[in-house]
Amino acid sequence: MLNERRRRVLQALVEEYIASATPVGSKTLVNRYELGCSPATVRNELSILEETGFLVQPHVSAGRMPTDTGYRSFVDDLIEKGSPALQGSQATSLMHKASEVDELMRETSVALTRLTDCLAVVLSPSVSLARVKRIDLLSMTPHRALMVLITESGQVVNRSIELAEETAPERLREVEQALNAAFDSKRAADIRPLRVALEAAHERDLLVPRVVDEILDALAEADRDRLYHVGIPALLAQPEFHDAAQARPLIEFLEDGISVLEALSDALGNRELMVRIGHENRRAELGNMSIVAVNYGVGSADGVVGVIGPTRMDYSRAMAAVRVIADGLSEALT
Amino acid sequence: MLNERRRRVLQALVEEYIASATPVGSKTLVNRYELGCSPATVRNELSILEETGFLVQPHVSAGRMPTDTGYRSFVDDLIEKGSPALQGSQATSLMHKASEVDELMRETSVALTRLTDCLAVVLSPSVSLARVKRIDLLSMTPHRALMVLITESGQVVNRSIELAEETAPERLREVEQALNAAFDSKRAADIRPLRVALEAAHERDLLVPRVVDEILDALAEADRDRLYHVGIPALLAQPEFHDAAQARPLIEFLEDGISVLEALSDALGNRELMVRIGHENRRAELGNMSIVAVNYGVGSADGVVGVIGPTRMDYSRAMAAVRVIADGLSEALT
DNA sequence: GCTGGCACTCGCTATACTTGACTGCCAACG
DNA sequence: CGTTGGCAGTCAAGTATAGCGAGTGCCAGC
Repeated sequence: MLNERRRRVLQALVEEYIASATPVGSKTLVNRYELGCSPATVRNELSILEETGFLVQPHVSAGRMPTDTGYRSFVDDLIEKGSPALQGSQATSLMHKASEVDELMRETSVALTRLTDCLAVVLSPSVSLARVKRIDLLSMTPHRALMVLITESGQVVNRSIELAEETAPERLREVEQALNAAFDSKRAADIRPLRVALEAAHERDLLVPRVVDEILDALAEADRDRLYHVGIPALLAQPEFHDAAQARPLIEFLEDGISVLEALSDALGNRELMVRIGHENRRAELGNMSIVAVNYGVGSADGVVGVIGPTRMDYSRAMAAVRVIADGLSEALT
Repeated sequence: MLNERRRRVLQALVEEYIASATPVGSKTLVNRYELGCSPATVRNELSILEETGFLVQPHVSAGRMPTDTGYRSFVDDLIEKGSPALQGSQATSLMHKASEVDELMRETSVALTRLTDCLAVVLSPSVSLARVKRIDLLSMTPHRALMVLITESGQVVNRSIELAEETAPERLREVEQALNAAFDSKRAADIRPLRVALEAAHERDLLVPRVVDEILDALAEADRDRLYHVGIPALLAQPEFHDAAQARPLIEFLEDGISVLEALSDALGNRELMVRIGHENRRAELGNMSIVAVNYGVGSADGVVGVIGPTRMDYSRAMAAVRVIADGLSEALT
């Protein structure tokens, strides 16, 4: 279907369009790329590429721009031949040592948006999938305790619990022991099924189910808040968003949080780089956006890091940057 | 300086401009507001208001729009006569019971942006200014412990600490006791000065200063992350930001975080509503923006909640909304 | 001091025209 | 048969011009 030259022409056109953001014509291509043929020939190729759905013309007398399929073919070629690795130094120098995981992610994201001029997103590891290391109940006042749950991968979840009746620290200690005995080394997500058994064992104790409920709720909340993003200004700087009306639905989508989480979670547990171009994303808001993302971390403590930008993003750069950053994150987490 | 009618004209013009976002002429004012005089008279008043710096004309044959001073006078009048209170129900119905303080703030902010069509910002109470209730060191692995600091106002700060040598839980307990003895009921900000005394008392112990350092660092970080904001799409919907180039510097400013913190912190500890109009804000990025903010909470556990929008914001609504939300927050925190 | 009226200003919109960057097609060439 | 140069055709974007209308400032009269 795509002979060598045609593929070369497509590649050149995509590169040029990525750089210029304006429809590209045959003359430009011949001038700037070594295609070894005349504009007329290129025109023939272009018209075939258009018929086969890789390119579109905004109007008859304009150059052409890639369709989603056009980008897709371009990206597949990139993946196949292995994109050039980013200078490690370039990226890692942007990632200082951060004292805390949160901070690391933040710095990482900033580095990513700088490198790619796209929006950087990080999905931190799910707490529910990690195994419980220990649970503590710290007394704050007679009527209030702080539950601290630590996972084996070192994540921390805490929750302040209001107690129905005055409760002594010793009493809390008892509950603490019961919880630890029941949940130790279990996946946090398995707490729910284990709950019934635990309640049966402590049937007289109203405090136990209360705390378990709070733990479940805290875990759910922690899992909802896993998303961090930075770089909206970088997006606004892109010509496709010069009109704020274009950007608004997207940013609403971002602030929603939960939807982006969905869009990213497909990359979870997948070692390969995920590239979603335009309408390959299920959400209509992302119709003219692409996502490049990859899993980081290992085992149950894994998350996703990636960038979101216009379909006309620099895929080569984005893929390289995302990979480097993911490697950096994985390393820092072990 | 401003006689009754002139003030009335200014007020009408500001209201009209807030609603329409286009320069307002004498005819419109006479038609829509009960000014009790003819357009010609209004024109005279307008030209005086312009000379005295309350209004500007974008060009000769256009209507007028308020200057920062114009808005200022308008707002001062609002404050003086007491703006109409917002229906409590309207606002509080937007604030469901949230199980955790974080979540409460988030929900609150969403409510605020809905109510005002502005960006909502919340500065949560400073941890450093709160008094230490207890400090716990929870052993995670032989080489790692989790420090959990709880303040009397119920805030929680935690930090995972890498330990130079293998450390038994009993050893951690000792340090824990030393820390609690030294810092109990002290303001977190006073830990730094107390540090010297503590180190003297435990001079052989290298772990103590290490943990104190981490506590200080964790507190500093917690204080940096106090800012939460939501509602960028609402801003982008405002006509002054139809061009994304207008919005970009502002959003960069927002993502910076630290600057907004600065801008808001002037409202800290002040019972009165703070209204900063246009260039009254020190930062150039806020030259065409206004901030309406007020303190919430009590004593050492206080923060700031407010909105940021174009100078052409609906001050009356914004002030009412911010007040209601702040009251709601204060109540929820006690 | 207020008002109606009139002349004037000037941004906005619509229209018409020009320009230039493309393409598609075709005939000729190797 | 693939490639090429050339030519006619298309259409967005830029430029110039004219007319409209919203709004002002000023002035004379009440």
